[in-house]
Amino acid sequence: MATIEDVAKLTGLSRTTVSRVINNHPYVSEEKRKLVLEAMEKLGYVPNSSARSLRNQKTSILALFIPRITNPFFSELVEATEIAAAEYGYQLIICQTRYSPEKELNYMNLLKTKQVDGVILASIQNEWKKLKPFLQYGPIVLCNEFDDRANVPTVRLDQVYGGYIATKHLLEQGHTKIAYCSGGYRSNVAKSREIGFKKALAEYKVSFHEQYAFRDAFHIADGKRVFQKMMELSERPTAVFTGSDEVAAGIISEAVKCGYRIPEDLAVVGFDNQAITELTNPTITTVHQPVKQMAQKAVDVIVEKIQTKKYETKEIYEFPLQLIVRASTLGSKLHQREA
Amino acid sequence: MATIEDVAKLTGLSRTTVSRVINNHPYVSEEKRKLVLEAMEKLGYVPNSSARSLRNQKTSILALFIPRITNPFFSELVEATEIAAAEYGYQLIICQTRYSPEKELNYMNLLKTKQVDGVILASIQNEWKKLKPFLQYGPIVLCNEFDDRANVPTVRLDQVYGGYIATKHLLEQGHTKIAYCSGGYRSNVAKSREIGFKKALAEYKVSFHEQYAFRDAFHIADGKRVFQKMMELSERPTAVFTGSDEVAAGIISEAVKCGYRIPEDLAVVGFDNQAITELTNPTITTVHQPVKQMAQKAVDVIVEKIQTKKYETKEIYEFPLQLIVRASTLGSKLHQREA
DNA sequence: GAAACGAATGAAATCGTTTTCATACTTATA
DNA sequence: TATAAGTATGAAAACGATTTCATTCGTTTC
Repeated sequence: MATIEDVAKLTGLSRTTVSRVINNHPYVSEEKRKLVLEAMEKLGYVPNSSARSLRNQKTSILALFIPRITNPFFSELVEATEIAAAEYGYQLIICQTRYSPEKELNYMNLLKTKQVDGVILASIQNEWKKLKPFLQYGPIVLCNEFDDRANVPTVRLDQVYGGYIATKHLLEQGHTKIAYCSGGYRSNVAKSREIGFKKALAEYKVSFHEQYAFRDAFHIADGKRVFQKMMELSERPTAVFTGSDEVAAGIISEAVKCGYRIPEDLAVVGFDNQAITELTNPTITTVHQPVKQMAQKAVDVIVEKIQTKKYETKEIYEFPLQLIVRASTLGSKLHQREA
Repeated sequence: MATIEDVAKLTGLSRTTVSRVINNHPYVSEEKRKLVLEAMEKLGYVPNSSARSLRNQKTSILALFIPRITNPFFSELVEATEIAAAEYGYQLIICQTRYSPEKELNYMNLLKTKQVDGVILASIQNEWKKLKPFLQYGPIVLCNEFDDRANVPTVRLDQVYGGYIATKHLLEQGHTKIAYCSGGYRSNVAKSREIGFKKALAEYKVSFHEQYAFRDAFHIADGKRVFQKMMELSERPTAVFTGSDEVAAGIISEAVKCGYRIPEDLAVVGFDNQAITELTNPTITTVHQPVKQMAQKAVDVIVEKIQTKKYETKEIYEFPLQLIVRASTLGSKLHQREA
């Protein structure tokens, strides 16, 4: 493990000059520069990251908080974030909170101990007042998830609109008994979608019954469970809005198994536009989220905050969502009746 | 940002004593210990990671190399690795090589610059001789992917057996015209599966034609493409072995679109036992890989290597694979004829 | 009662960088 | 020609922890 001192000795120069060469600082003669570069090459010298971090008060590492990476939406977010971070020379540490407030707070210490230069929260498990104190140690940027009380940059998608267009699409197909599925009571993403969902219903003068709401659906298995619950209802819904394609796929899978025809007996709309939406039979109508753009923007913003050291600024960057119509909602019984 | 010096001053003690308290070292009186803990609390003091890393020559960070995280197999591997690492107090940096040897070598510098304590390679893009020199800087553990020339601990699955059981299953169904699909020429995982594939064919005295081989199939789209290619053949295969459930799903999706019945017209076997295998119609026969166990073992091993500092030891830990039979191979035309 | 030992503490060195400040030399400017 | 301005370099101080070594004090032990 050669150090800068070794390079200095080999060249007969000082550490200062070697450091200048490493960091491309001015005021080094071409002659000495070459000498240093040769010595570095010869010794296989590479600057030690920890020493640099300590001296520069900067680790070039970002932390990305997600509930779990096996959710394809978050996989895609991680992929895009890692690529964007790498462009700026940042490494990415993955923090899976697994929906646990304790785990989230624990990971937050990465900021406090200066192991990372900043935190991107793509999910939030604690009240903002619990997270806010960490702002004194470094920037926090919200990405995907958000909180109105949070006085930090937020990069998000227009989830109200997302819930609205998906639901409106079902209403346009003639449905009035529409169930609502989402993941998590805490999530403002889910809450916003529900606002959009209800807004669409209101516009069509369709009332909503709380028995049609399932707010604890995350996985495929939850989708299957939800379908069974819906079947137990005296008045079964003819369409269902879901907060993820996984849940939608679970519902469809279970429905088909029970002899239901999709969309004739039950129209299903998913969310995320995951690969799976084109592989199921029928294919799944869904809402596309511009994950790459969102991730890129979040990294752009946090890098800027790290540089300017202004962490408490409420800036909101919002990207639009897009409805992708596929087979799971088209040509439903109700629609055909009307035609 | 309080430092250890601040705590020392507030308590009237030395940095040494404070450090002893932080690290639970002996020879600190209960009285002083309390004093220090109170001061730490009062100042909101937390040890600085960079300073610790520098002094201890240890970052408590591991790097995990994968081609891309959106492949569900790797998502699962990342999830399990992150959890296992966290148990040991390690953070996980994600390195997506995107199948690029240059990117891989570049990420390897994390080891050289001491930004991480060890590297887990779940995919390999360079020849081993290019990677080997990095061993002088820290441990490398192979996990999933492997290389016979590599003199480092390897945690892997019995891929030859995996290829064998999947193919044997197809042969037992009466198939003789079996196509072979895999991802990557470089990968020894793929090569091993092919060995198992051919071993099964040989046992059943079935010959293999190179025109049935498609060795560049990674994604869903590749599966669709492969199906089209197969259709162009004068003698079409009646079954196909694939290296991933994504590819299998792609083939099935395209086949169904073209009016093919699965498995009657084409039996398909996937690999990985991803969630998708139970969502497609028909469900997909596949090979289950014990990813969690593998990840846990890889972390166990690398943590041990970091401690013992013995990096060049050829140890092989192998876990078994398991065939999961579902609808995409059962009751094929050939099988029914025989019955 | 002296020697030996263990417990409690601190001063200073160390980890490997970067940066500040000082110094020396060269060249341009008045 | 004296002065200012720029160029090139190095010594030493930081960054914030841990550890080595020395010192002091109290308690055994013979």
